Amino acid sequence: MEGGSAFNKLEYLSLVSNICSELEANLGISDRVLAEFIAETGRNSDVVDDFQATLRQKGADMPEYLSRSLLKIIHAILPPKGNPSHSHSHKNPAAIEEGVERIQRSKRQRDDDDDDDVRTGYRCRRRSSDSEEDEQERWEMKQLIASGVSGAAMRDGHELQFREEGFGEEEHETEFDEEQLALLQGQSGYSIDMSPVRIVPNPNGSLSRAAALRSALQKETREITRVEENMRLNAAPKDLNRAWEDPMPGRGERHFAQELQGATAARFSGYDRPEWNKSAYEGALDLGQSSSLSLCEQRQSLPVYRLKKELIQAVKEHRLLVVIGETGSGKTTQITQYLAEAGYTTRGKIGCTQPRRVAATSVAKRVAEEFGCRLGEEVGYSIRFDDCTGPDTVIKYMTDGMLLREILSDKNLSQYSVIILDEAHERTVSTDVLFGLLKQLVERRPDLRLIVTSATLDAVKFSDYFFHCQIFTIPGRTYPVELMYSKQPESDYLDAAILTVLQLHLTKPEGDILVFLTGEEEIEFACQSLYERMKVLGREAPELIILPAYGAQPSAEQSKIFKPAPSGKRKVVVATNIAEASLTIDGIYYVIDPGFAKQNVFNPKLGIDLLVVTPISQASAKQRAGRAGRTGAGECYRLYTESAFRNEMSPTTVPEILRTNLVHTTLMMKAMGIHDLKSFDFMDPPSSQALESAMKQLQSLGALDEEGLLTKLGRRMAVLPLDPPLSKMLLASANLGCSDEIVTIIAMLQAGNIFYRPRAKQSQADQKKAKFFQPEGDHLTLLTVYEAWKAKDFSKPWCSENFLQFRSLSRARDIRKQLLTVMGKYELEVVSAGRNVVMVRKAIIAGCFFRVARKDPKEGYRTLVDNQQVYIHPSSVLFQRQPAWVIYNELVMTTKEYMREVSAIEPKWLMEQVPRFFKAANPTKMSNGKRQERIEPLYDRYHEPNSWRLSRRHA
DNA sequence: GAGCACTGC
Repeated sequence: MEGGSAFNKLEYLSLVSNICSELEANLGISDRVLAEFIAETGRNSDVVDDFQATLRQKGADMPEYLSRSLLKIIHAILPPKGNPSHSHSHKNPAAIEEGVERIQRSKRQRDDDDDDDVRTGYRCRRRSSDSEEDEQERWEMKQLIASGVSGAAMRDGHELQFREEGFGEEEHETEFDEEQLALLQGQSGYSIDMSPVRIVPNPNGSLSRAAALRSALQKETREITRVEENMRLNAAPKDLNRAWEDPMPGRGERHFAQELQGATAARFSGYDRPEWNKSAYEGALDLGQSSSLSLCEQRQSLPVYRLKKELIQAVKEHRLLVVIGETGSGKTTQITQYLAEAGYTTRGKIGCTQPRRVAATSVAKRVAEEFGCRLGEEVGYSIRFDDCTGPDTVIKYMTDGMLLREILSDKNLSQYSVIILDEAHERTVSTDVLFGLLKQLVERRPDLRLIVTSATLDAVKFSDYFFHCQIFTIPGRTYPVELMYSKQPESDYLDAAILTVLQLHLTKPEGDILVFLTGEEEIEFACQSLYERMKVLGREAPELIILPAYGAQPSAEQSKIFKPAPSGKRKVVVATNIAEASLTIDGIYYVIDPGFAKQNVFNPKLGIDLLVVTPISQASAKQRAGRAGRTGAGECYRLYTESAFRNEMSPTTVPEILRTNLVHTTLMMKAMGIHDLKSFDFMDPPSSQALESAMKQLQSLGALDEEGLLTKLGRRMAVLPLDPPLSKMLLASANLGCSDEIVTIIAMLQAGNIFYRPRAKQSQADQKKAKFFQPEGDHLTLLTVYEAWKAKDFSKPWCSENFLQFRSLSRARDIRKQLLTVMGKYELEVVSAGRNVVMVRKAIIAGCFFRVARKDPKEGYRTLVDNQQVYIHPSSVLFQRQPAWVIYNELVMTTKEYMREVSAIEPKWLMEQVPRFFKAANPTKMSNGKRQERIEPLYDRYHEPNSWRLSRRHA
């Protein structure tokens, strides 16, 4: 597989799966195939080569581990060498027939045994007679598969005590003695110290045989390649580098252990590892510095310090600068302060953007401390829901979205003398828009300085875009991270990740572990599985604290994890992204990266978002690995092969602006006075189709006029921090007299994931949810939930009692508050419709009218605008009810195209609320039945390409 | 009867 094989990963996985199925077949499905195969290859040392040759004819190569497993299975089925009946030659028909018979005979035997013995356990012992031996081997074979462990322990002559697991419903245990363990270790690819381990039953209860076999194969094959390079070797391209002294020890000084076992602190003796129970938890994000130094000493120890003069000089000479600042270089905290010292705050503020809220706040806190002021004085931050700046603020950290908002009210950003776009390589939509706007602004305002920080990989691209400006490189000061790759692709990355956690936990003396998974379900499964397995290990094993970083409300014993743990206990954090992980702890030495992540992909043609599990990019893999080297030398286990990393993963993530729905962005840009978006200077311009689709939607909402110019309504919509359909909904609700209800509903829709539905308590959760059900649909149900929560004084325990996510509800409360503030500012009335829920639904229509579907007499629903087949999501209140006409908040593609957040409507409300978009169909051309619901959208307005350009006659 | 994330304003 490794190096030069002709297949890609998928083909390989399907081959493995095929072989597994074929092998499973030998236990009952296709006896002939197996007998033929065995007869053909024989039980000799060439067996593997023969099979290899067969595979090669099909253009495939058999990995070594597979041949080992295969050999074991064959050995288990065939009698020992020297039995006269099997001293056959190749392709001997008699041998084939006999093979078939032998297999079938043993199968009958096995079936008989299944009846009485399976649930009671076995004592396996070598016996003397041939037939018994045959039977014996059959059992060994079965145990091999059933136990999900290497078959090595079931060698000739060893007495094993088994309680069978996998087939029965009860929980079983398998015990090995020391000698067997030694064998196990010798045979498997692992060199785990398994002494406290009693092989753990699978938490799933029963496994299918094929699954058990696959798992057995995997367990044998989780071999890992150690790569002799660390993160820092991917440094800046030579021609861009300034000379710097490498703060890291040279390659030769590092030690690479030959085996997994025995990694000790001594191995990293070259580095200052902070005390476990001190700085590791003090948690200043991004700052992994030893707390034994004074603030001043710490600042001086940062790599950027040595380049202070040069940096100030460069900013003085160049209005635009791209800075390559590696992790740990101190750029985020120091550059602002250096520029303040150099006098850049006398004529304005220094603004520094971050893609995430946590980063903005935590960095500001740190800088205020270094600067010697209170947060909100000279140093402050500004993020949504939380503006911590004052009249004295000269260094301001903020989210990039916040700066974009500021441009909306002051397009010259006249308050600022310097703007730093930090972490620009993350390429959020906001950053990308800021790129274009600030590039223009620097030309308009010669006194403004713009610094864009970038990862090494993007530096040249960034420089080219910003008028070929200079690139300034600051080296990083991270600790080395050793990269470990799987030798073979993993067919089950989740299982592999869990195994790796246990392996590290049992073999490594210290260090927290961070695991990246793709979503709540996987996280929940992994945490549960780890918990079960640790329970089986019992008291002998060191304590492991399991931290789900997302979603699931932790159990009582889990909840202590959110506080600093006493020293000596290891924590494992299971998260979907880096930000979550950072929130929890920052003393991680080991990162496990299966890699995959869920990405939202928007399809402008269909107007739907797709959630796709995709492999991450090399850049984000690097970033993930970097988490292991924040406070000391670390290790990163990548559960994919090195060649997969190099050949199958793209170097960088596709910028968000090319992947998302641009309606909101378009409206904001229009509100900033950018009329022609197609000629806007984007670094990576979105497709014209994506822009047109956004513009058409804005027109149908009435935010843009026929010329594509911003309307009065559009200007008001742009002011609201919402997606345009929701802005429209809110504005309409003020006129319809139900803005009090709508503002809550919008806040709830925006907050997301209100209901909590753990795997184990699904029916209980559903029952609680049913209490809130409103017959009109999900929108009003959400309103009811919020009102109930409010009536309970926003209680947290009440949330968990009712299977509601406190975090989401609190977020809804924040959003609601902010919307009310904006509404107050623009004199929008907040009025309640009382019990008039019809008005509420009319307001929803005013914003979401293009998300209407009608019942298809055959199956599901059809959308009104493009007759697409859609279904009500099973989580919806209306899932059982299936009303004739519905309006939905979003369409998600999973196994089907589902409408989420659905409410029932009357078709006549469509014409009433949005006459420009809907008209009554000509009744003379219709059947009687259809006359009842004679509505159709004005296709030409919404769907005709360029209709917004051509439809001047409407004006 | 299907389960599917996250960030930002």
